[in-house]
Amino acid sequence: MSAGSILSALEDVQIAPRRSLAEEAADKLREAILLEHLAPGTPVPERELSEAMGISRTPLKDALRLLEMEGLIDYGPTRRPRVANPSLATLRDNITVLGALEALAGELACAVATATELADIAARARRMETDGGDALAFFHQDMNFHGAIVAAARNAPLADTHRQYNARLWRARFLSSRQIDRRENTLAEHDRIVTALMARDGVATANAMRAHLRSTIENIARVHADGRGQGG
Amino acid sequence: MSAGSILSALEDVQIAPRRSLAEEAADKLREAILLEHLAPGTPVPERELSEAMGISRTPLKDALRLLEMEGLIDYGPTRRPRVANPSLATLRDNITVLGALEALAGELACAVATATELADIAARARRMETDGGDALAFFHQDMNFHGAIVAAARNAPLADTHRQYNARLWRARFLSSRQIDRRENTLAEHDRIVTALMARDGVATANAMRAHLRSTIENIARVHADGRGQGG
DNA sequence: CGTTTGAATTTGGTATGCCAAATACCATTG
DNA sequence: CAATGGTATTTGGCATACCAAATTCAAACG
Repeated sequence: MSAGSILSALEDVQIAPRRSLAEEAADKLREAILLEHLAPGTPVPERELSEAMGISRTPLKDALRLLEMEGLIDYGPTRRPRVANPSLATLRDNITVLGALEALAGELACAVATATELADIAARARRMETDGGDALAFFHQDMNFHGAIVAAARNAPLADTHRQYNARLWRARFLSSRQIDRRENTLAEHDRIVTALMARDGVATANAMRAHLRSTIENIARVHADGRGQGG
Repeated sequence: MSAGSILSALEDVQIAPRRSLAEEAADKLREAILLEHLAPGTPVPERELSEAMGISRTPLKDALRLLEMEGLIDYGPTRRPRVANPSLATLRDNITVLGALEALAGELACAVATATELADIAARARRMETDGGDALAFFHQDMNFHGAIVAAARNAPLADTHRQYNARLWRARFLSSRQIDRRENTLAEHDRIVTALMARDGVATANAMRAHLRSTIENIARVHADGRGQGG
């Protein structure tokens, strides 16, 4: 029995790299922030939190730095971590950039995506129409639709930056997506995007993605006017 | 003498926040990387380096994380920091995104920049024509030209992300800009950008910026073919 | 000589202690 | 009552020690 066949006899020989405590803490915190168990603007007391999590301050600081990078945590003038609490203007600025990133992704996907990938994207849009589910499920499908386009663009820095922006905007996008009267518009806009993608028309796709994100901006502004105080 | 006039009698009462050791170390490392005193691919030994810098490992780790965020340092599979050594394909991907960011900046600047800001940008382009200086001086003016457009866009997340991409691409952009035969093209492309900006034509400005960055991609590829081994 | 194994050394993640800066609280003063 | 000053407490940055994982090096084996 040679080395080759030992390997082929085993399905999966890779040991996953051990996740650091910082990474695990960041995951926990990310979830708490995105579900608003940690409300926007909340100070994050390092010692208290590290004790509650059963880890030392060092990996917690690392975790907070990771989340700072994603825009979920910010540091005040005295360097104390707080849960980010973006103003409407900041959200608008972020979504404007996100729109440009997604427009670029759409354009690149027209050039480099496989037919299978495009078909998958179209199927996602269709599934949202026929089986949207509740608000959270619909939102997840929405985010996966966008994510599939960005992945089909095959540009790693773009995907990374998009991920960062999406994390930062996740909450606001969810609140926007949750509006029942919003769903029809979303689906229509997705159709426009898919039509342009299937035609591999980069310009039309980019424009459709920008328009989609522009209406997201408008809807987030509406949600802001309805319910949440202005952030710091 | 009232409190108001104590403040007005003093020109500058703000005490600058103390810079952390991590920030200072990051600056030093950034410079060493960008000037290739630390060559691409070089392992960064934490203990040795912290000792050489006269600080402990803690702020050095923080500094390295900052530089990771900027793409100047990457962490290998064993979590050891190395100086990033981007492949041509990675550089191309990064510049593609940078092009989209700068296109957005141009478009936004057309909408929101003051006449003074636009005049300043035009003056910068002119100064590069009449007083370009040596390769490094010309390059600095070039980067300041681009930076002024991004600043005039008044979108903080865009400016942040642009800064990150610029840091990551600084070296490659410098090597490209250094090509003597490149200068004429650069100046012509800047002219096109300025013309579109002064006309506040967002679409034309965005297109001119994209075209400019596309020729940067081509030039970087040429430099790569000429001289540097392929990165990891 | 090439390969394997085991021990020594190096290195990254983490815990913890210390010091300086920031904040909170209380008493005093006008 | 509001403002000010002083003290106690909390908090962030940093240094250092420790442990486990990774790497290096030397010896043994085929």
